Amino acid sequence: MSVATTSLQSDQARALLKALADPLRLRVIEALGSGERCVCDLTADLGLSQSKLSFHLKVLKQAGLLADRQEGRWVYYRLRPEALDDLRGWLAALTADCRNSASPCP
Amino acid sequence: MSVATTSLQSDQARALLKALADPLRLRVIEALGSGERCVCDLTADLGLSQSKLSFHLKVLKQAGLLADRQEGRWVYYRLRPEALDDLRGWLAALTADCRNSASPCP
DNA sequence: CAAACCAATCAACTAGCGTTGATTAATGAG
DNA sequence: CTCATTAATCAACGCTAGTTGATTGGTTTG
Repeated sequence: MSVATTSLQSDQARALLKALADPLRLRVIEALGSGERCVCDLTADLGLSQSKLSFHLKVLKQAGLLADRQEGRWVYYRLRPEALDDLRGWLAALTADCRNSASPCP
Repeated sequence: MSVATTSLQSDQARALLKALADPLRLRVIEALGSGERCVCDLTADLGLSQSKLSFHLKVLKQAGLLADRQEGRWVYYRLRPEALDDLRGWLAALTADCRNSASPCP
């Protein structure tokens, strides 16, 4: 079982959230949920144009959500579960003590 | 300790991610991390124009991240930790078996 | 009642993000 | 070496989401 390792800054968390908050990128993430895949494979499975997929892979990689490796002409991408674990940890911290009642205004 | 209750659909998860993936909204969420606050209070603390804050509160509320209640002229907002817990649960499921190796392409 | 206050809504504007199609770079096959 | 294949990059375009300032609706106070 993996557990959140480092504690995220707001900015880093937001970068992850932003990268995930796109329908196509979410499909990519889910497609990689079952393991590493090469780009040509993803292109076919998701029915995307090559440049479109490449653009979103770049965004996800820059956010730290994906890692890649080249093998010959092919490039394989995989999830970085640490990134998602960190995000989960950050989300958990948000709700720590949100049950307090407000100090009334007037 | 609260735990993910329901399992989210991709679409619902994406809606939550999208709502969270904005710097201002994240500040609002964090401001509500310590408990319920009224709008006028948030406006002052975050240094936002009234309409701008109202816009983002609406987005967060529609995503299910916030709940509100009116008391006289004032409106109080609070976090809905269940929403964040559900999102965490969904994130956890994503990385379940992403360690598989790819079937080589050629 | 009128006046003051709080918050939501609206229309007009702006800017950032994703899309598209073409080009470039890198590798392998013949 | 030449050609085919894979993936990244680029410029131009379009659209959606956020901002702004003014207005409206609802509540309390005098």
